[in-house]
Amino acid sequence: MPELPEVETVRRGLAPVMEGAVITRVEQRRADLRAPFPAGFAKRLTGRRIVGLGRRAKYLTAALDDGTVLVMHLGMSGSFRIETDGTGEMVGNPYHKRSKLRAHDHVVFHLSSGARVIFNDPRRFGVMDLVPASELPASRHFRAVGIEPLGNELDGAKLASLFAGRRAPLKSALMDQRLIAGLGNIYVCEALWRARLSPDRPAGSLATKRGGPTVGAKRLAEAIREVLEAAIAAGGSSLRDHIRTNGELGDFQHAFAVYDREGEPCLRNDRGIIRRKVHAGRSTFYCPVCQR
DNA sequence: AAGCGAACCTGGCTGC
DNA sequence: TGCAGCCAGGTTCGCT
Repeated sequence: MPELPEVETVRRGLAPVMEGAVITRVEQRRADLRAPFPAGFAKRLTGRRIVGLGRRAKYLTAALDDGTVLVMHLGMSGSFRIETDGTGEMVGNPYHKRSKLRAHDHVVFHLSSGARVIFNDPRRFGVMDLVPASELPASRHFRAVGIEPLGNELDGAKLASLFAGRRAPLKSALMDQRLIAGLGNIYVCEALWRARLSPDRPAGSLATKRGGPTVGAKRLAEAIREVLEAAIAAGGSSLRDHIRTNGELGDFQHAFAVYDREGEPCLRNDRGIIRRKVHAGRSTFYCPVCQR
């Protein structure tokens, strides 16, 4: 399910019930997701207070009061839901009423507020790991992760320097988490359309001979920022799996210009018909007329 | 080194 | 209705 906007939406949904709460009990309902849970997972979390809930790339990070960080990833199909029995101090609205666990509910965090936070992941591509905070940057999850697209680093010049000399298609370079972290298939397609750039153009073509940014590089940096911010404001995109922690859907799928619109007209010109092609095994949607 | 395809899993949809 | 085949928002491994 999740690219940066969906993960950020989930973070914002979970933060009010998780930050400051103590984990009173953890139900780990199977031995592994894609990888085994870390040894003593439930035990090491029990009794810990969650100091803060953050996001890096497509990962959620819950900092605990003993200096450990709970690292979580939603994979393709992961989601969290918050349930409450209505007692205790609850922030926000229509949380799920407490009910029976469902298929693919793999982890249940019971919190001191009375809420429980449930991780569900049918395909089990998600990640749950425990890492000492001091080792987080060098951990296998983050050591090779690139810049945050919503931070101050991303601009045309940075894009040009990241892409200089690369012959891979722009589509693939933008999908590469080692360069820019957090973009996935949907938002890469949408950002390229907004920047009027072809997904097939070599990534290195966004750098001038001297390595500076082309006009296209500047447009692309701006487009990435804009599309991510708009998607977060809409609560992310709900296609199959993404739901917010209160059970509501995101809205940004209604704002797609190209993603999953093969055969439909381009929103920017009459002659363009959205095409689909495959880059490195992933569908790319684009307008062959206005994206060059 | 960089780039690509396959693998990891389940579920939903399409077409026969 | 049933079933095979294809596709899905991510990451990682292994081969060129």
